[in-house]
Amino acid sequence: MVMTRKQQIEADSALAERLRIAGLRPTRQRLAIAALLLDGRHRHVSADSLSAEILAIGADVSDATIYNTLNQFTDVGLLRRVTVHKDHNVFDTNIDHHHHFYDATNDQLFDVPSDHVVLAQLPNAPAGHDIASVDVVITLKSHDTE
Amino acid sequence: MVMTRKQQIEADSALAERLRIAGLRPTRQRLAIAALLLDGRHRHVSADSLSAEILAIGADVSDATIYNTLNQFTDVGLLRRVTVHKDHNVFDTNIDHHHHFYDATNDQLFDVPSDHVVLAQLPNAPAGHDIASVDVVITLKSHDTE
DNA sequence: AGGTAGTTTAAAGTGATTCTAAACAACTTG
DNA sequence: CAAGTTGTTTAGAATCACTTTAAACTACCT
Repeated sequence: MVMTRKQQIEADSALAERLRIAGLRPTRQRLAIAALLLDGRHRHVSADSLSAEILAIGADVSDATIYNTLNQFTDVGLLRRVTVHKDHNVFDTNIDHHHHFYDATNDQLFDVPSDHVVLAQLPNAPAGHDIASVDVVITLKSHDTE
Repeated sequence: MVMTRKQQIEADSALAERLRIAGLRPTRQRLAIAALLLDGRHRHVSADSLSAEILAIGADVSDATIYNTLNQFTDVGLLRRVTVHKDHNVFDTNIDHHHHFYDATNDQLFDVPSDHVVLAQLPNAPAGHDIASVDVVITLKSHDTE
């Protein structure tokens, strides 16, 4: 008997454990999202694109929960928020330190291989502050091929 | 006879000339905004904070015009847009190349002196693309002073 | 002075996100 | 495992930053 994608997700207790450790109850909705996003692949999603994927696999998760879950996963460090946009949030399943190409023409985000950016010098944090993170965004323009 | 701030702005023909050169008619509204933002000081404004300043000097500029003007000034290179926020746009009156500290605790943005960040190595742009800009945002956390 | 093209505006519209408060489901405890 | 408690989910309303619309206005040219 072949398992549907939905059944596989429900059967995945390793994922459930990961959520529990993060302090989140492994609900059907969070497991569905975790199965899509926390499989080790590196990619960028928005609430909207995630919602479409959820729909495609036949799971049923409300918009509010999509937003809540993306925020919660980010809060506990399972995802990383990338701010390239004020129009919508982008979440990165790669939480290792790395930087981004942002193709402004096509509104697409790519990872920059981590060793291809070298920050030789950083300023000291102002008094009373610590550096929490350093983000480098390299904005691209598409060649016009005329 | 003492001039009000408003009258000073109207009398400022150097500013008017700057706008004209940029291809923008020096209207009362644009002159008021230019007088506040293009005085050589380096600072960061949002539509909201600018609106409050405009109100404070007794000028009268609609919201739509605030937004339009910030976008137009950015388009002609009089301002620079800084993307640090998912909630609203921030505009920088410093258009020289430089980077930013973002104090996430207090939602404040500071310039980083340009020579304090050294990018020793950058990746090549992917095929079909050019690098338009490189932005470094150093996110800060306030010390808890306990 | 008169015309025209560029500007401004209030008000409506948009789109992503958050809030509300009511139904529900996961865990705990008896 | 029944019952309660607390954490979650949800539809729908609300919010917020911003853009659009279309009509009134104004800078500038002739």
